[in-house]
Formats: sequence, C-alpha cells, structure tokens
Amino acid sequence: MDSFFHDLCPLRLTMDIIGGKWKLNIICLLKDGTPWRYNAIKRAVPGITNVMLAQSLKSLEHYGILSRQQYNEVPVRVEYRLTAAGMELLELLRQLRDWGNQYMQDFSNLESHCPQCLLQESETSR
Amino acid sequence: MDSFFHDLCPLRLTMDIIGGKWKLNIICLLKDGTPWRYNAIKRAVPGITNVMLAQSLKSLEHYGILSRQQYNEVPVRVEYRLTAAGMELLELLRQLRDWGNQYMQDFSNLESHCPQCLLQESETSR
DNA sequence: CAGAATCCAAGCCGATACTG
DNA sequence: CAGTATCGGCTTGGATTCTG
Repeated sequence: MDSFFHDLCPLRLTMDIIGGKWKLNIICLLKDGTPWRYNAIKRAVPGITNVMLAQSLKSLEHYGILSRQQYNEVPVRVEYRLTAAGMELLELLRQLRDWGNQYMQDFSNLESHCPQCLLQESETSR
Repeated sequence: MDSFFHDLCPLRLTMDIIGGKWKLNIICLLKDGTPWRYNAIKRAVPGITNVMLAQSLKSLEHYGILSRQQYNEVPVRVEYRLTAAGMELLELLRQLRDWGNQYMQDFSNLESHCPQCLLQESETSR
C-alpha cells in the first residue's frame, strides 16, 4: 500500500483505487450490494489467484470501497460487500462504461453486447 | 497497441485508453482545447521522457482522444489538441477527480488544494 | 523540432506450495 | 475456508543515444 493521498491528487487517487488487473472485476461482482464470500468471488472471477484476490480485497477494503465481515464459525466465514462509497464509485464506472460503449459504436459496427463485460446490465444505461 | 476492443468490454477499453503513467497528465494539459507542441508538452510534464511522451501521444491519437496536426515547415512543427471525444472523456475525469476529492475530505482534514493536481481548476466542481 | 532505437531496472502479476 | 509465503517471468517505464 503506497502513500495514502498520492501527492494529494484526487484523480490519481481514484485511478489508483480502481487500478490493477482485478479490482474492476471484483467491484462489478459486488455491484448489487449483496455479500460475497472469498471463495465465491474466486470462483466468479476466472483466472484470479489467491495472491491477487487477497491483495485486491485488502486494497479495496483499505480505501473503504468494500467492507469485510468475519464470522468466527468453524470453518471461518468472511463476507465482502460494497460500501456506500463503493456504490458511488460504481456509478462513475457505469459512466466510463457508457462512454466506452458509445465510443465502440461510433468507431465500428460491432454489436455492443459483450458476454464477459464488466458491469454489464440489461440496459445500456441504467 | 493491443487488441482494439479489449475483449469487447467498454469499461476495460476506457480504462486502457486513460491507463498508464502519463496519459492523464497529457489530457489534463490540453483540457482547454488549445494546441500544444511536442516540446511544450514535454516541458509542461516534468519527468516524462521522449519514449513515454511519443508513446502516450500515439496511443491517445489512435483512440481519437487527441488529434495530431503536422506543419511541414523547417523545422517541422506538430500540434496536438483534444478532440470532441477527448472533451467528453475529460468531463468524466472531472467526476472521478471530484469523487476522489470528496473521498479525501471525508477521510482526513487535509486541505483539498493540490499544487500539482491533474485537472485542477479554480472551483472544486465546474 | 519531433521523435525512434536500444538497453536496463522495477514492479506487477502468475504459479505453486503452505497454514490458522 | 480464507488466506500467506516464496520464487520467477513478463510487462511497464526510465536512461541514453541517435535521426529525418
């Protein structure tokens, strides 16, 4: 975890929060606010390793994008869910997605439907 | 330049367009639509090398975020400026900045002013 | 002036194995 | 179940030199 305020640049901070290879996938997965367990996330994000998953979750929790709830049962159960800040961020990500979607339609005739698309929803815009 | 449509995921595409270490600095610099010459950009972005600048400009031009105009004088003059698509993207970046700014204020009492902040403007929001 | 070519360092990420 | 430890490759970016 690097310096918390990234030289006091808010845009750079935001980019660092959602940067990296797997953060968007995780945020997308938790988009409807329901709790997700560690291994469930791992199964739902194909290709992610334990190292990257644990690291990404820790970073997102550190920044308050998601919350971690641990239940000391046997075996232990841990649930992650998006915070209010995460939900706000999600809204911005939807706009970035819509911009990209518009961009793709402008520059080609490809259909906009994307099977493995992050943040995909039934409508183009919410 | 990797695959143009990034597995057809518009959000990933957008992130790739503005990803990397220097793209945001360059976009920010051209924010008011005025033309900038290569060496002027280089002087205005401290620490950037020729390799990274040329690479970033080429990528941003490839994605239609900025346009490149070459004047065959001696010596040659090249001007870069944001396109309409770049201006739209800039608007989204402002929102990301505002989110980060709000985030920073929520989590600390630091003043929000940031000397080297990207996309900095006189008001917090436009 | 506006870049391109080359080489090198650092850090991100993957694979595998292990643990409370 | 929910992680951590370790090693190694590969990508990203930096430094330097060179050119139309």
